[in-house]
Amino acid sequence: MQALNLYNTLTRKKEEFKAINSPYVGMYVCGPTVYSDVHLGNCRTFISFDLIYRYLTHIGYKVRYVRNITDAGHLEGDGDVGEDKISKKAKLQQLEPMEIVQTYTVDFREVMRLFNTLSPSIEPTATGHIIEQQEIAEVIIKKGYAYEVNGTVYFDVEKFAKEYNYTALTGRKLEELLENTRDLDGQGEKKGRLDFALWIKAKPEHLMQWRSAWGNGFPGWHIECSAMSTKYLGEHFDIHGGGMDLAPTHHTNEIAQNVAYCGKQPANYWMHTNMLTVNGQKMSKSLGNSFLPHELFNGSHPLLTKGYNPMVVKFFMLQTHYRSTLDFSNDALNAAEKGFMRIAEAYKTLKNLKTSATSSENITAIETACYEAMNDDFNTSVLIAHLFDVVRIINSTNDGKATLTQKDIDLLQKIYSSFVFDVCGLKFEEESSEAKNTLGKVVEVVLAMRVKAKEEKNFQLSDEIRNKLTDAGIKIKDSKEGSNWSL
RNA sequence: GGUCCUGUGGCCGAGUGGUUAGGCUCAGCUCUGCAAAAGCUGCUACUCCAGUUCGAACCUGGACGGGACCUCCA
Repeated sequence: MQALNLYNTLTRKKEEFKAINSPYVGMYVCGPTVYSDVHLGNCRTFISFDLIYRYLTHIGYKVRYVRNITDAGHLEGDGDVGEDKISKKAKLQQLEPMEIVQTYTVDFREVMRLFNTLSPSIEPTATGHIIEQQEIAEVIIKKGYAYEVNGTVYFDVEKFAKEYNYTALTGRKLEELLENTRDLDGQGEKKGRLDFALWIKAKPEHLMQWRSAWGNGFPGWHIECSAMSTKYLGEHFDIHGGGMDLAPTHHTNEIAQNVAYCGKQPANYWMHTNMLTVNGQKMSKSLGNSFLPHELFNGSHPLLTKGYNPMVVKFFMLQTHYRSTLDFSNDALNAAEKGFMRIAEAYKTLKNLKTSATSSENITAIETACYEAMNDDFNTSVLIAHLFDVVRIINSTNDGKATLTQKDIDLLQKIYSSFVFDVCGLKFEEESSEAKNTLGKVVEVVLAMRVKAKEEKNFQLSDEIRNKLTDAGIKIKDSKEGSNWSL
């Protein structure tokens, strides 16, 4: 297995990845809350971890990838105030909470399918693990790191922080957190202002509630991840991931819960993906500046001048490293679209390349460089730069300006198959349906007529044919060997 | 206000103490009846100020700008 370096939020540096029980790898990623449509920011995170999952698998690891579905709702406020978001929307629309959850879960999976991401190994739901969450809360109470007030169970952060490093993940100072926590309503029940709920007492009108030792209620925001990661990956596993915005609160609290529960920090490597921005601002549900994926695909959002194929969007995202912010704009998307099309076109050209006895290019070096890029914290920006080298070589060879042996052509094929398809999870438009075959024959007939016109130097007619085909969406490219066409 | 991150060419976006990122755009050339495509060439940057260094866009300090988190969010 080759050496893979990845950036660990816990240590704030790149480290060599060492699996606890190689070749097996356990990876947990915080999934979506299904009370509304997924937006692109969510998608970027899941596309990034899909890439990580794909690459780990590609280099030989057997990965169990767990990504939860949060279907139990989160509170809007802190502590015991606020309302379960899923119940709120349900009441608003007169729907069952699980109906909302179902709608958006299906939608989420459909969007992930369009982005050609692989399904996680396990996709557990919070509502399916209420018992496990209660058990963890019970143990934490027994160990003295949580207390119950009026049917709500709080985690005692100050007590925990005396014995363990509560802010290990972010490196923040506890005193500063205590000083800077904003004043919020409903602090009354909690002993400390940083305390957070493990279990929350439900009001009678709450639609989603479960029986517990502390009365009817529902789980707190962070405990589902502790429960489900422990259940499916054990108390100690390899990689835990999520969006960067989860690190200070959600992941910090999750670590505290796990440590309080079993004395172990759950994951060796904590990986965080950066935010997607629109006009320089974080794309977020609460800011209302998020595009829905389908608005991007069909170009219906006011900020967009046209729609983009999901593969173009994915390629656009992969051009930026996962730990950098990525800003959305039409110009950037258009540039990505052209680049992606070039990579796709070159793949077609590759299949028809002429073989030479010798190669003028070092293809093995490119393959090595691709692995080096990925081994350096999944650097897809650099990987894609190498892929454009591949494109240039293919086109040069096609133009007769470079030569390749069959072995090198096969290697180029392998680079596409490994990196473009397997690792990046990109795919090109399918070409060989029945309809297209028929269309192809028709186009060939028309092109043959155009060749005749050209032979007769009737350029007016040949241009007219080309223009009309262009209007019909068929692009004509003339070359020495004849004319090519594409949709 | 506090903590942290960040500032690269017309645009997007990597990276490194001294060596080409890459893509898109634009201009020129080759090819072509023309066009398109492709190839080649050019436009060659690193917010500002000070310091460390033989040498800094890359290290240090400061200034200014942007962002994230501190409140549910991927």
